Amino acid sequence: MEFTVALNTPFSLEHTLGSGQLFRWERRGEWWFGVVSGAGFKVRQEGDTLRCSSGSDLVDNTFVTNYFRLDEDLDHILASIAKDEEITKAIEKFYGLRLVRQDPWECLGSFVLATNANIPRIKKMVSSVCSRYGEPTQFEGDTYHAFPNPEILSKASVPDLRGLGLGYRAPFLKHVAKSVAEGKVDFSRMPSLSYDKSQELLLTELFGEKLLLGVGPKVADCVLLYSLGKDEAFPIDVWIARVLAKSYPHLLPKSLRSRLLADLKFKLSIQEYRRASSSIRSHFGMFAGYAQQYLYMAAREDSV
DNA sequence: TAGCAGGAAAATC
DNA sequence: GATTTTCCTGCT
Repeated sequence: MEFTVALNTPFSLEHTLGSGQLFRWERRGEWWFGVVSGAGFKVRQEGDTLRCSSGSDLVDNTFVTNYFRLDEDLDHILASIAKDEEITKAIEKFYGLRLVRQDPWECLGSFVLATNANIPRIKKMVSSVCSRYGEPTQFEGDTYHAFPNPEILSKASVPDLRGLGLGYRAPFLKHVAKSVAEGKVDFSRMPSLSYDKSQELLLTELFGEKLLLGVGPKVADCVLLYSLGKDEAFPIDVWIARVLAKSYPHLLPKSLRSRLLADLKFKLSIQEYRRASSSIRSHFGMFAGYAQQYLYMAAREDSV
């Protein structure tokens, strides 16, 4: 099914799909190819128009508007986070970048694989898992694979997952798949809860006494921000930690500040992560997650 | 809490 | 071609 979406709001497909919140989009010429709702999909931006083609009737104008959050006032959001020179520069460079509403399970499964890896590698791992376990679907003569459902992955063997290059992440992925498949993780409850409550729920309550294997506050923040609408979530990865050390030292606890400045290979403890996250969230406000995404893009661009 | 294992591809030198 | 880095968590 082919259709167009008229944009009456700032949007950059390029910045959005290339922003590191998603791992399954691939650009071929002017078109971006992906799999959404289990079907092949392609999209390109022509000024104020998104030209779309989908292998499923379920993916229509309404779906795309919701997926890219085109019903939200981006200028209002950006104005609310433009608190300092650093973020203002990032907004100018990547204007039109939007957070996307991903499927929560795919988001969780993907970010469990993201530890100690870089983006090309994460994409490769996610792609391998999809090819091996995902439902195949035809689109424009090519075969695509959906992200496998949790039931399938929960039954995958760990050695088989390791064979896909996941390494130590293999048992983690199987474990989260099992938790979701068994209904221990109920994503549907989280949108109505506060950021703090939903993070607590995701990290502890639904997983019993023990923390969910392979999911700490960083992965939880990614899932909350990219798929559950918690716009104040501020995932702190190594790039963002560097940004904080360089440009926002005044927002960090003193003990952490000196360590960050002295040692670039610092590692945040879980408590340090929480303190830094809390402080940065009170600086940027209820849309801190957008600030994180713009700062992340700017930090990566500077390094290239 | 500090230190380290885990694990392999990509970036860098 | 070797070394360092890489969107991290869990264990000791």
